[in-house]
Amino acid sequence: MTTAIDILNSHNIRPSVQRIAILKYLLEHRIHPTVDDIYLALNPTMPTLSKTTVYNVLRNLVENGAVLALTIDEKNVRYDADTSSHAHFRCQSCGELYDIEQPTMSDGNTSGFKIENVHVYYWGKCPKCMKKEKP
Amino acid sequence: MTTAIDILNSHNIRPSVQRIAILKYLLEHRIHPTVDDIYLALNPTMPTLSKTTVYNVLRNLVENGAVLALTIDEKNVRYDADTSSHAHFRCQSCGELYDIEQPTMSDGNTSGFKIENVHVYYWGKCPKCMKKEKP
DNA sequence: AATTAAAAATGTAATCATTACAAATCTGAA
DNA sequence: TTCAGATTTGTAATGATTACATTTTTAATT
Repeated sequence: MTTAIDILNSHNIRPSVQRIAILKYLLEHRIHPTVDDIYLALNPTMPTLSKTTVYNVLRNLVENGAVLALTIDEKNVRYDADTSSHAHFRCQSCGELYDIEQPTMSDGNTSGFKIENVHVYYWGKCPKCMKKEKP
Repeated sequence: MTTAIDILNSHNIRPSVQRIAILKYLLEHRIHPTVDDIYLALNPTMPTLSKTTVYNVLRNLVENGAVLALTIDEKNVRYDADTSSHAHFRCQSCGELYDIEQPTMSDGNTSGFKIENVHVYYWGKCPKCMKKEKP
């Protein structure tokens, strides 16, 4: 099991108290939280935490590839500590954001573009909302 | 050749002067412009155009499926009148946004999710920037 | 052509996420 | 312990987007 500190070290990020806390939160809450979610969750136990720090830390984590920034929600950027290959699904009824299996893509003609990263975003209706609609 | 008016009609959007102008601009400038790009481009010939109208019209077009809203650029939403199946590529060096062939995806296990829409975003280095770097 | 009600456009003010920046604090090496 | 560099913090600024009230346009009807 990989700890937050391990991840920070392996990405050459100095493990400060704040960085550990934020990454730990992301690792333990796979809900693709927003900056505000993270700040509000940590603030009670870290009263001196600044929202600016949350922004700074997340930018650092994303730039160093330790965390993904998701733009599937037009309002807020969402963050994901799961950097393994997977796609995301957003329900157009309830707004919920789900992890979903990455489709096997036979990269078509990438014609000279050097691809380093892919995000696949799906929209539609989630199982819960489909049930609600039926009866 | 499909005109802006045809597209508006086929999506049940009343073709007002502003809607036609904005959609026409999108059809003729496949540069994935931002709201500001569109406003600044049209303002000289439509001095009474309001930026709020650009926002209103684009929301309407997107909601009715006449135009795509791209969130590949974290700063601004970008708009695309090409609603056919294609992916997008953003160069991490120059920031340019390109159309790129949609990969053929054998949708993996979508396990109960009803998928209505997909966006595929690529990041990497575009051909131009790769050339610049070599010498 | 005049009337009118609904739809659309407009301009201003408000909201809200994000960033800039300068000051305060912390850290780790010497 | 000292000190420079890194990090955090709080406040102010920025900038995209939305809310909203007013004005204008549209299209149908008299």
